[in-house]
Amino acid sequence: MASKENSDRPSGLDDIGTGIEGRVTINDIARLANVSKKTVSRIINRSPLVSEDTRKRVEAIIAEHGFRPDPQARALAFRKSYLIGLAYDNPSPQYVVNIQRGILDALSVTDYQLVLQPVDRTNPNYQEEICLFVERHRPSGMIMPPSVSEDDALAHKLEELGCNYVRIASVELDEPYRMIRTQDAEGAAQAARHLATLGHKRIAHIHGPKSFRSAHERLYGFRNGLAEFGIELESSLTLEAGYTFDSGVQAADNLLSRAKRPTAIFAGNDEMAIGIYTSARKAGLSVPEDLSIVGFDDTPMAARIWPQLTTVKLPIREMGQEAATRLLEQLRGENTKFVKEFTPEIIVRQSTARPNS
Amino acid sequence: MASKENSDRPSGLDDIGTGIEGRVTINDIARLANVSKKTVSRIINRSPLVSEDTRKRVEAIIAEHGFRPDPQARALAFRKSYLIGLAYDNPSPQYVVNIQRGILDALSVTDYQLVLQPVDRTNPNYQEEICLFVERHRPSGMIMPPSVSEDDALAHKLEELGCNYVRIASVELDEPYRMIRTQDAEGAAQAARHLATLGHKRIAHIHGPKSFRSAHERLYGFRNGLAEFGIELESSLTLEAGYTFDSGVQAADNLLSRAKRPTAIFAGNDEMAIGIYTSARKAGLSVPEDLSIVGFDDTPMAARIWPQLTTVKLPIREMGQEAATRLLEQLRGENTKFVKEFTPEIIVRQSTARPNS
DNA sequence: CAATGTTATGACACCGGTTACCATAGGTGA
DNA sequence: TCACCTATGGTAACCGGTGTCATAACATTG
Repeated sequence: MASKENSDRPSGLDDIGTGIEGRVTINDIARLANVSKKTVSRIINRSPLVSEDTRKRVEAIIAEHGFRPDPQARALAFRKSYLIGLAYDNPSPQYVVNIQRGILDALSVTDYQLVLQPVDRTNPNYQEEICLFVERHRPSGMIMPPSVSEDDALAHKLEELGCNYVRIASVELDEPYRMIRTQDAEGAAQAARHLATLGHKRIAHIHGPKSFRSAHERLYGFRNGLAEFGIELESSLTLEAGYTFDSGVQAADNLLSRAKRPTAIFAGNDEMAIGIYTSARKAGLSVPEDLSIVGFDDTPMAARIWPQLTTVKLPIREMGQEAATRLLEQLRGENTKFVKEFTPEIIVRQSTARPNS
Repeated sequence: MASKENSDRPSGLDDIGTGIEGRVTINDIARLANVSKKTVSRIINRSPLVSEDTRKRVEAIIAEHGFRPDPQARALAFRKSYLIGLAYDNPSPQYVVNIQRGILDALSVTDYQLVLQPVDRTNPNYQEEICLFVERHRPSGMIMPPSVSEDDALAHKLEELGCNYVRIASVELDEPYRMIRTQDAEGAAQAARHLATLGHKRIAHIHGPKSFRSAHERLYGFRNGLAEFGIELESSLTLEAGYTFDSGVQAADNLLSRAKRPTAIFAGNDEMAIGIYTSARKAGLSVPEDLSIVGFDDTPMAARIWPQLTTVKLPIREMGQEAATRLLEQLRGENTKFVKEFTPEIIVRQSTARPNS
């Protein structure tokens, strides 16, 4: 049983149950059809250089025996990995799942597969992690949503490694191509216009951490949107928080405890917006009568909480699909200089109203 | 440029940018080190049959040139795919992301990768989809959380295809092994004891759809838990809903409009529990004074909504990790007859109190 | 000291596909 | 009839690793 060389491997990791056993190969088909493997290969790859007769005959045999070319072998021969990596650090499950779905939508009709690489950007050597992943698994391409996408140095490293990529981001990056751009600023401006139109003057903004460039973008857009109505976003009413529920509560506690408290708050994401609900409740304020709230993301929670949250929505799944589609184009060498823009849309629900003060 | 045979391929899909270009191979290392590729292979695979000298020397060269064996080539030679499939239909992003994380935790130290296969169980030929996936990509194993896991016929098909798997489920299945079992019944019983201890008598339950066997399990456990306190779960107070927010609202509307309305409701998941909040608000009832609510899952929303939801929690991420770990054991042929149990835990928050009627 | 076993290494075929190049058969034009 | 082209399909090498088996050098045993 155990030949000498079997002990080449350190422990008794016998390869039982690999899921690849006694399968039909291209050789079997070639033999059964009385043609060379090359001919079978041509048929698999839809080469036109095969006569109609041969093709029909071989295809029948392929179907009869349920032959499917081994993806590993093709990957090796084609020198392609057929793997698409997704490097993400977005803490929102909703976002992650939707991006994944979108990518899978686009990949489902191809031979490509999606491989996940969650990372922790607070880890100082997270770039190493991603590069190691790329070197180890050699994905054909990478898709990076925010905030991983915002790291220009990382993109350069991938470039050096010869790895294609698409970035989903809300800001200008080093390289102005190969990206899915979300107009976060425009979304924030819509929020601003909505609040200004309702008659709010004393308006606050709780934005995300400075390390997320989307936070800048939303702040910028919000400020400009207010400016259209001659309203200045006061710096004392502009607070930084961590895109988390707790940090949102804390920032809102600060704002709502002031003598001249704002009549409306725009939060950089729904998580923090929902934190504001909690803070408002503690302060005895009712939403939207005493305080209007606008979020960003349109998480499912936005429609479930009471009163339902007015928020800004991005088509995450479509964005994932677009990213994957563009990446595939890029892998075919078709189009490497694209920028596809997605514009968010405000969804007005019940958390905003005219100010009563 | 274009040789005759180049036109073998139908269209000009040039293979540019594959992410695999000019890499160092085992042959290069062998040549540089003046050894055979087999010796290099032995070193890569930590075979003990290499002298210390040679090993050191070759390892130095490997490190110097940053050589990493090609996963595709190894997969081909080892006749393993090194792919683990995750077939899921759970609608909760929170659940999906946590399961993924857990699996990735276990897989990160291995050569295996996770491949996603979201499915739609309402699609009549969803089994075909999964089988096609298995035949196409030949994963080494599959992990199936509920409700996919509850499909015994599917498991049999995978068995026939020679595909290993681990199932995560809350119920007895055809095959009593290779599963991560969650004690949903015990979790539901804890919810029952909690409500009974608070003094509730008229208690209702909104359970999930009958097609989810977890729904039965939770109902069963809840009924038994109440029985411990001599309370009968009345069938008129036991409603089926769809595990969704809207269906939860609807079921609660029904319950709360009755003359003798319940003083407490246990929902089969948090989504529906949060639906009850909305219904209660419409009915002018306050939680928990007029109505106690208990959920199941401990989604992030449970801790964010007001008042915070008392719910039953399962360690999803750990379960994913355990599933992957067990699957890897199984692939090594070590242990195919395991059942690992996870017991949920009730997390008491503010949505439950003594009844005031 | 011969017989035997053990260790370290290499040659070679193979995994299941691919491409590069070549060989043939049949049809065409001169 | 001969030279020439095109359609078709075969052979061999290759992708980057692996297993099998042979062998040389050295150690152990009777």
